[in-house]
Amino acid sequence: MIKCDRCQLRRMSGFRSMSADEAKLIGDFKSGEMRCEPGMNLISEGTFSPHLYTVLEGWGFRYKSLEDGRRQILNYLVPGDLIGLQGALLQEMDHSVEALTPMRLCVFERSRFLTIFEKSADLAFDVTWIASREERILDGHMLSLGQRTALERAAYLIVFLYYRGLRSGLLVPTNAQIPLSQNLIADTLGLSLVHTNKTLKRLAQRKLIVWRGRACEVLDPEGLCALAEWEPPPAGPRPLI
Amino acid sequence: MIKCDRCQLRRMSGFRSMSADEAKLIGDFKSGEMRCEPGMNLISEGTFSPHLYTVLEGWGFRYKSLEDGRRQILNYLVPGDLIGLQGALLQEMDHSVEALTPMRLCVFERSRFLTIFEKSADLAFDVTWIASREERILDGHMLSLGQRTALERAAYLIVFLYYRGLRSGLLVPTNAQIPLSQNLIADTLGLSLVHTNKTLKRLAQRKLIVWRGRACEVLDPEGLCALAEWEPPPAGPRPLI
DNA sequence: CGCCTGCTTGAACGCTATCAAAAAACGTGG
DNA sequence: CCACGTTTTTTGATAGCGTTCAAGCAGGCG
Repeated sequence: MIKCDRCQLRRMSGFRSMSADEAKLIGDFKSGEMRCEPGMNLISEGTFSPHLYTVLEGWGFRYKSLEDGRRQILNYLVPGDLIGLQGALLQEMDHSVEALTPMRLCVFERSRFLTIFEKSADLAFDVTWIASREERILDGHMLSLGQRTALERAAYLIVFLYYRGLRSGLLVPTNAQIPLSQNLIADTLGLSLVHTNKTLKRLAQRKLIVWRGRACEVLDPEGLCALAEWEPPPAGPRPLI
Repeated sequence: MIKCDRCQLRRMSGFRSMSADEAKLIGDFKSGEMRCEPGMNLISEGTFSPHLYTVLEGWGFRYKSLEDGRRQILNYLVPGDLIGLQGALLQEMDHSVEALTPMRLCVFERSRFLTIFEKSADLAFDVTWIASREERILDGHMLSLGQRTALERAAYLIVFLYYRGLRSGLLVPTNAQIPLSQNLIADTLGLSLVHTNKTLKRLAQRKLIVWRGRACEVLDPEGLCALAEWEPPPAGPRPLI
């Protein structure tokens, strides 16, 4: 497991190196750390959050809801992700964020956000890079929601999370268990719970995955990729703010 | 119609004001202008584009495809939008961009992109603001694709574009015709062409819209909003890069 | 032990896709 | 202005994927 220290995280997960000045800047920007237990809401749609967060440890997810309760999970959060960037920078959030496993977060003051931009072009660029990558991911999810069949969609989601977990240090190839309930998968894929269950079973019959109560184990990443017509993005260095 | 001059555009569409220094910086960054006719591909998935663009005039759209031809339209482009930010900043594009109407674009050198960040924190912030707003929009689209019914989805898309057009100066309330084919709508909503046609007809029967060959006229924006359980975002000033 | 949450299963219904074809609109050249 | 090919929109019929309804089962926890 990752030791939840910024430097360690940086080394283990392929983050880009950072100068002493930059590290100090971030230190000033940082206002603390916090933990968050599964099921806990970090951010609620419609509220204003004076904080930004960086995920240091654990899984989380972002979602939006309609008034009658229908819920769409937008994306999952892993170490290195910024929370609070997605909704317009200085307005109220238009999505909610919840922890999937115990999380550890680095807390920033949103009001001091502009300082980062004034003091370090590189860090500002990193922030934009992260936002840009999130967009790329959302593009992929939209393609899935709009065009793929239920089976393809499920395969896509699971390999996507598999590689996301590997790259962020949350999973290791020898023991790749993604912490999920089928209810969450249903709300991510835009399918009913019943049909999600039957779809996952079909993936299991093909020996692509195994379901283990509240977790999904990946058996054949390549097979899932082929089924979904998808490839994981190249694993380059990435910034950590 | 908008005169396609940056200052004019700025005044007409509620863009934030910009200092002389910033204007000069953008002038240096800019490498030219171009026009683009309907159906023309500005960017193709999988290629590397040495340019970034700002839309000055006209409608466009971004899309991704699966290998067997299924296509998902991700978002529409209007004046003020940046093109090329979405795919990771310095990698090959993972989506395509096409013009919907004749477009006029401002062309930037991607290689000089970092300069903006070094020279002006405010402009860097603007870029991030734009990326962040795009994410918010994509979140809304995902909610739609995953959770709304066909009728709600169509209503959402149309009011969404209606307000987008108004805010960017492409439409005026007295004559709000959104330039679209039903084929594009189908690929945006993740529905078949046939069913899209029948769904639009239902919206027309409810007197919410009227279809006029290759364009959709909005009759009742509030009615569409109510059907989609959606509200347009507040119309604040926005940056133009 | 009993309750609660999460997973599983079967059957019936219905929304949306697919197939097939025609009508309408559009652009172009004569 | 008309004829023609092409694209776009429209319509009806049939099939199927995914939803909904309704239970039942399994496992964790107080």
